[in-house]
Amino acid sequence: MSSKATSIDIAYRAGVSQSTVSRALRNSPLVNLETRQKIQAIAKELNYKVDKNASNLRTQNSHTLALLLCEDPTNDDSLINPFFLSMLGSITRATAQQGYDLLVSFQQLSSDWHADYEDSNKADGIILLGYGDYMDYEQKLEHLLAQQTHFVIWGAEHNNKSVLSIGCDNRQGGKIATEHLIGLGRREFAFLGDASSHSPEFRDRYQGHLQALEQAGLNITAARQIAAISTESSGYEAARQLLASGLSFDALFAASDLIAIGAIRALKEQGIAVPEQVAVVGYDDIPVASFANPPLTTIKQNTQLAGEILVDSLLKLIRGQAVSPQLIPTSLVVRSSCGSANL
Amino acid sequence: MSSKATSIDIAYRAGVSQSTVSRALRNSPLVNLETRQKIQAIAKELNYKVDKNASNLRTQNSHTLALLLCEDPTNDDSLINPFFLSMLGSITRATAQQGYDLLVSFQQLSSDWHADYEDSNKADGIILLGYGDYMDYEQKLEHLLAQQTHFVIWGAEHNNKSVLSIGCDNRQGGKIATEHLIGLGRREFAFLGDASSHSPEFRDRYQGHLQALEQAGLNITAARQIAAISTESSGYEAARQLLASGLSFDALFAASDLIAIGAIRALKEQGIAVPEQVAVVGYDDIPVASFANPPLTTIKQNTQLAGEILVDSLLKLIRGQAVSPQLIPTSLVVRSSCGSANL
DNA sequence: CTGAAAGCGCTTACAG
DNA sequence: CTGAAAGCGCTTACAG
Repeated sequence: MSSKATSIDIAYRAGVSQSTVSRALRNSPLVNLETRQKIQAIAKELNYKVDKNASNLRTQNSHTLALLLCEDPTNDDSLINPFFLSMLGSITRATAQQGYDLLVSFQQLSSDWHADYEDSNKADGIILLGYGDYMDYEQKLEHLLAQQTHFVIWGAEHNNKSVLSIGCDNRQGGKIATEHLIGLGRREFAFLGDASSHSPEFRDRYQGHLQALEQAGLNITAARQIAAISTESSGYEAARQLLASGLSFDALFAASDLIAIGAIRALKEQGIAVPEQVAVVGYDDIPVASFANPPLTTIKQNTQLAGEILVDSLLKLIRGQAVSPQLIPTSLVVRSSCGSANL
Repeated sequence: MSSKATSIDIAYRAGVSQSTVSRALRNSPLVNLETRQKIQAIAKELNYKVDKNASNLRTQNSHTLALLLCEDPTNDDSLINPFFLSMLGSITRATAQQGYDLLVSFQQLSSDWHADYEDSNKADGIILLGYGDYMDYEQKLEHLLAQQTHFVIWGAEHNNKSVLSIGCDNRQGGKIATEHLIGLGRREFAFLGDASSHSPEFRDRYQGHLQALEQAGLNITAARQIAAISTESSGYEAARQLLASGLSFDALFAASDLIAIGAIRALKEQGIAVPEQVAVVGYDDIPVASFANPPLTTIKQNTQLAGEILVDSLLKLIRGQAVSPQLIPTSLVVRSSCGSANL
């Protein structure tokens, strides 16, 4: 009663050996059905649970996955990117569905996170969810690779082919967003978001954007891309900068919803009507998107599917099965920020 | 190189016994400083990490906390209450700061979650973060108590004094929200949110609301409380219901930001101006609040502090130290949804 | 200050 | 189908 029951307690009560108890609890067909049921009944009665530390030590795997949120240290705590929060939800679910536990951690707190988890047998593998400058991770990824740690990384495909990345098809997302705008009769575009290799996901969205413009025979000028990171204020600044440049435009494609929302604020401040004068498309479909004013047309990433694929891929990697990078298709969510075609 | 280094490998290289290695790695003053440093250097070189399963098994504690998000099953996945997501962030940080790991799980997935964690030695204690019907947890809490599991629960103070609860001072929050509205000259109020014991947090906010009204000598009628759960659509419905009742009102206090946002949508649909005709205060200060139109005046809960106190309290409980329920003060965040006093 | 030894609670060949 | 035994990698009395 007082201290926890062990398999030996059960063995004693069931009148069998501890080995048989262990087998019965794992439902081994080696054990006589009747004996098995008897043992399981006693275990239940005693509220017995297999000690994870002991079984993990013995089997040398932890049945645990680690999720590392590598956030941009400049970000405010309370402003954790809502998209990643939603990913966290789906990853939690997918992990549990596979019978694994999930250890969650933020990068900044552990300076040597890259060495911590798998080496100490706390987790069998790691999922990296990064937002912030991609280039900063390079070294750590190398380190993980060198240690033969099992890991998958969310985002754009990596240069190093040994790094398994899972991400949404950002290029396709950028393309359909832009095509939507073109279909609505818009002709003068600007892209708001960093498009350098520091933000490979944004860069791919931009490339999809350019591709759509090109296919529509619209002209492309580099000046129409204004860098921004994924915050409301950065989006606001970027739009102000665009406005100050004096370029005329009737459509904005923002690399994230947060950027779009900031941009809309800047436009409104100048008395520019959205969508009448300028149509805006965002990216991510974060919860705020539908409450924005006007409600934001955006590109939705399937976080449910993404979480599942991330977890499945990592598990395959751990089991030594073949895996390959995957691109998850995105979809357009039409709301009001682009208006309709009758302009 | 191939397989993980153990303390025996280090002992071999350092020419000492394995026990000495173990002591040195825990930085025991029993070990000669020179020997200690030598051992630590070798450990570093070998990229050695203490095997958590082995040390946890030996010491019989896991240095891990479990966080259980008990969500309302009726909620959509992608609409995880943003407030809880923010709590998750602060709990993750606080846990790491204490040198513990954090296991995260959603309730629905594990039917016997209440028995799982501590019994299997996966975690030393549990933090319960619930949103949804409080009464549903009663049995499970009893069960946890019966098993002498260490746990803290977020929210209103519990009937059962053995349950350690940590929460924001909802009564005070409801009071200052209402006082703000009264100070602005509003006189006809309605409260949007369930105020039954199924939602003790909302109930406390409502009670603070009533207290403020009473102190201001305003009359209170039960009809002016409309039940709603914390979703945008529920807030919308509640406001429609209020509108349909024909009661006149110039101020709404919503039990959550999501409810407030839904209510504002309903008001606007009827051509009622916010804040000119009706002032609205929300609760939580979720990220969306500042992007709402108009930006929402709301009650901010200090999630940073809340996470720290939750973790600290649980750790004290585990260590057998004295703990008591705590009420964390809230603060008013003034934005535009209440207008100014010049009405 | 250091080492030999026991033991945490399991799982799993091995033998029957 | 079952049991005796080894061993996963640590920590920590105990003895010196």
